[in-house]
Amino acid sequence: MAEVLRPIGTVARALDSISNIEFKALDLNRGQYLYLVRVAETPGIILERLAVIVRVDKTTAARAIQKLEKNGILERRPSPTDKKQKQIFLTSKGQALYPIIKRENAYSNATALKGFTPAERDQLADYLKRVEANINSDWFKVKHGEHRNY
Amino acid sequence: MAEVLRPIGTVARALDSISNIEFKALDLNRGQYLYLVRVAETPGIILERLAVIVRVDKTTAARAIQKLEKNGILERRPSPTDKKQKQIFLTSKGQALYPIIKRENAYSNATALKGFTPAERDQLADYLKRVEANINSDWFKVKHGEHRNY
DNA sequence: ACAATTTAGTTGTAATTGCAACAAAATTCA
DNA sequence: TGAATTTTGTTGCAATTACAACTAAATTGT
Repeated sequence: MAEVLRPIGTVARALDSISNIEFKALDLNRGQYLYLVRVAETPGIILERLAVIVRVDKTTAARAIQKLEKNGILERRPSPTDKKQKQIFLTSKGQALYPIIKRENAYSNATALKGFTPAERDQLADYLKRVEANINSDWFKVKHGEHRNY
Repeated sequence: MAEVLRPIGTVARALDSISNIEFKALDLNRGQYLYLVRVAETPGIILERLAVIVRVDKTTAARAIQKLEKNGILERRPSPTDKKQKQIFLTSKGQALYPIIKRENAYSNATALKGFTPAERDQLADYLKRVEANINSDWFKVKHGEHRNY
């Protein structure tokens, strides 16, 4: 069977590595851009949801958010409806960073897709969406201590 | 333009997370399985090459290899032709782990590709190979301090 | 030949990452 | 209602990760 795990991993590490190096110019540490763009696109999101969509441990997301808050890039406000929850928003400083990150990501995306026809790009995006959906339930299971049988 | 960066990142983190949790049963720490399989497939590989193919910083690979050596999973021998180089090999303990990791990876791969026809699987694998090639030179550049213009 | 550069590996330091274990609020259900 | 469970968030660890800065060996260039 065709092998996709490995190239997905290597491409992801390469792209993440590039972004992390480039965003040091914005005073962003490793991984922080991931959370910043998600908060920009989903203002008011809560930590646990953020961790799930980024697919990272919630304690990892928690500390990244704490750090970004301390650096004035985002802020948290208590949810008006649920006293457990803290809603996350970008500050104006965070808002200013967002388009820069998007531009870099768009450039990397274009580089990754060089030589692809528009139809091929759409098809790859579609395939990846399906892979993501396929792997989701296993990720949840394993993260919650369930055992996979194979 | 179709967006592929993000799903590649989330899928990679999900799969890596699953593997790391499952391989704790083998007394492997985070990331170690990545190096183990590459050494199994390329016995005698040297550190710098290993770091490149896994797409990780060489100091990261160095410490991972040190740890795996200390745990008796692999060993290093001086290269007969180049006194700088140390060739890396699996011990019998490492050899025993390899098929277990491969089985898990094959299962995750099959899960990721559920619902794909054989032709679609091959096509996705082909697309990923092309993406990997596309992003390679940028990764080298940025890792070596060069600047991308965008 | 030999100086300059590249290759290969290491250590120092500072940061992220994530499993456990916990606390508090909300929800479920008997 | 009210006990049990789930949701949401936090710290305590112990580990990886990677940029700098370095050494030593090999290669390149003149």
